[in-house]
Amino acid sequence: MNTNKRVTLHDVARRAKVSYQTVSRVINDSPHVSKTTRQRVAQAIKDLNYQPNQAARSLVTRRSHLLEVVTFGSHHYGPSQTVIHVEQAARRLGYNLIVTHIVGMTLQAIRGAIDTLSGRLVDGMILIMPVRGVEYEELVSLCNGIPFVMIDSQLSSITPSVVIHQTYGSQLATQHLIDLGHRDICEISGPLEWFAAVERHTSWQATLEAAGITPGKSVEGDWTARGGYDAAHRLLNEGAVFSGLVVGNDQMALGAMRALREHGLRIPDDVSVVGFDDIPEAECFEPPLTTVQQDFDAIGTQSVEYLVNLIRDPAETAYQRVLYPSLVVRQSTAPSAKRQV
Amino acid sequence: MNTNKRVTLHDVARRAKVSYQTVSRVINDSPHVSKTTRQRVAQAIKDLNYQPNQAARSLVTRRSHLLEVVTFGSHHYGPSQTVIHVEQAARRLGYNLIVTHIVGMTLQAIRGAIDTLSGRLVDGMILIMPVRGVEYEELVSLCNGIPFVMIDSQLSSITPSVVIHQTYGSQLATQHLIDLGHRDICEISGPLEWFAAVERHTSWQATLEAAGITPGKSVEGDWTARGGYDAAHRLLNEGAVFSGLVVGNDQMALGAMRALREHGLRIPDDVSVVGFDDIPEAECFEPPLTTVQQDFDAIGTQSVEYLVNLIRDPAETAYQRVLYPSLVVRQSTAPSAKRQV
DNA sequence: AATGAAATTGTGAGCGTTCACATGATATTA
DNA sequence: TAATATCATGTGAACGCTCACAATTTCATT
Repeated sequence: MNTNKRVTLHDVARRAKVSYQTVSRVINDSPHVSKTTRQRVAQAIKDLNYQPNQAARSLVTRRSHLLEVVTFGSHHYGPSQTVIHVEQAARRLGYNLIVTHIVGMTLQAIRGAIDTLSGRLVDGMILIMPVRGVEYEELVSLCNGIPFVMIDSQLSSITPSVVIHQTYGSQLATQHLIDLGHRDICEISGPLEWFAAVERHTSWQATLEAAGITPGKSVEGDWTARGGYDAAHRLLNEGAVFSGLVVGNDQMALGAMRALREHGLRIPDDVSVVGFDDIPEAECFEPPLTTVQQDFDAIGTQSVEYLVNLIRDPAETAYQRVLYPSLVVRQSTAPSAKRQV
Repeated sequence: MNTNKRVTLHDVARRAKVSYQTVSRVINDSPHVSKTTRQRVAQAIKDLNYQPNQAARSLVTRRSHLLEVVTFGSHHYGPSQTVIHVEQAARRLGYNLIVTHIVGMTLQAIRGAIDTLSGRLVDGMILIMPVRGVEYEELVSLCNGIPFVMIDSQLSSITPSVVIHQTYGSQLATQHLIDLGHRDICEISGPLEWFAAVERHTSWQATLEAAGITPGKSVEGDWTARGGYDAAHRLLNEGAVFSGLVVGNDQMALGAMRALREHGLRIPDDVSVVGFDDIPEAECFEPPLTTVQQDFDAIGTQSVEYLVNLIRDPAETAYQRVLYPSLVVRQSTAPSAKRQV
């Protein structure tokens, strides 16, 4: 059965006693095939376990039904979750997904990731570009006409992209603390080369100022628990006094809470903490973490749908899909003690 | 520059004033090209920004330089980390990677994942099959001659695979608790359809018995923090008394520790806890978690290297590469209080 | 200078499909 | 029943490349 030679269109045709073209019609669901021959051919395909040769196919159609996702920061929760959902959405729409992880956000790294595949005739690309480093125009010229959609790029730039409204998310988090009566609110931000980190930071500041509150100190973390731990220590060692803390993501919040406890601060009694992402573990933190939830499933799914539209109609005008996060309140935040005084 | 028509071998040939075959030789690093013509052709390739058409290439060579990884349980730390390293190793060796996530471990799901791609002429596959459900023989027939390597499959089966010696890992964890003087040791295992969960469970039991200790209760979790939380509650509600707890992974350990605290138990004073995986957050748990570290980078890298060998020489005899985990001791484990009495 | 071997370059065919068109079969209408 | 429209099926060419082999050039050797 497992002969060396691959089964081709012609083998199927011979067995079904039709021309190869008719077989081609059957596998492409052409309407111009009678019911009986269609059945006969289907049977032959099944008998021979025939699989159309995609290489031959895409050689003539110039379509590969292959998408590529280039992702930076794949060790982080957001990007890795997004990739999973991108793949699943792609497969639902009949595409397979090539994944490329880049480590440095340099033009060279991206060029490498894209160039290799342009020869593969990928039909489209999804670029998870959460940090600054490469301009949109550079990407356009790199992609060489292949449609692409960006994820996690800068908010409110007119590029084909799907993003989360980080400004809104950070506002939710900060306003939540304000509403609880907190007035001394510090921040541990993500690395400021990340768009999301800057947007959250800026919005934290703006929300406080809009409420007439002077922003507390802000220190920069690296998204990891250890980084959050170190950042919180830095904050406290610098003598910062605060009852509210907005942390750039849940992992850093975990580390920060540990550092706070080491300084004898109780959560939420002494300090209320808010994170970002709502990773599955957040509900089991000590205490369970109030956090800003992001829908990575929606990002992945919508970016693929957008991309597929772009493939079908490349002339479609570029726009940015904006998704809104939501606040999940748990036990790491509580009314300010001062308020009750 | 971005003309509609793609640049072909012939375009380059015309520009370099050589035959198309010579261009082919240059891009395939054939030695039979003089230095001067090679340069001339290289220049033309650069000028025209030529990219060889992979579809045409693989149509004739029957090689795609494409690998596929089929992964189950991609939302979990181990599989997702592994995939990242598989991709990076593959790219280093000149292959691109198609990723397919399957949700149910059924023959049908795997058949779907494999069949779609066999038409793509993938050169090889890596199957992350951490749970029972599909037999090796079935995979062999599904793969239809395409070489494949399994990851996380059953220990000591003679199949081409790369696995972690879970039995050894669990022994490390359990023996560590025994060495600390603990005699009442319970377990929260992973879902028992996972090979790793069964192996760790069996080895936990065996290690205790070898030390002349009657194993405590064992309850089954679902790898999530919430699952560990629930499992620990179940354990305690059933009246289990223990000073040592082996937990199937770090996330469940997080939840379990939370549940233990809710029952007034301090860690490590009252109960010592050991996890598995050493996720980056483990060092910032409350307290920092003692855990069994697994080298997912090595798994990914070695499985790709193995696969590439198999592609070059399909006759190579199948064997199982076994990697050994190591114990990382942190503050969630301490000498048994009883011992000192 | 003639010969041959080695290096370099060129030519024809085919990989397995789809596309555009040509042909054949069947149903519809006058 | 003959003519036409409609549907079903078949044929030749092309997609862009590599393979096997043929032709040409180069250069050392007799």
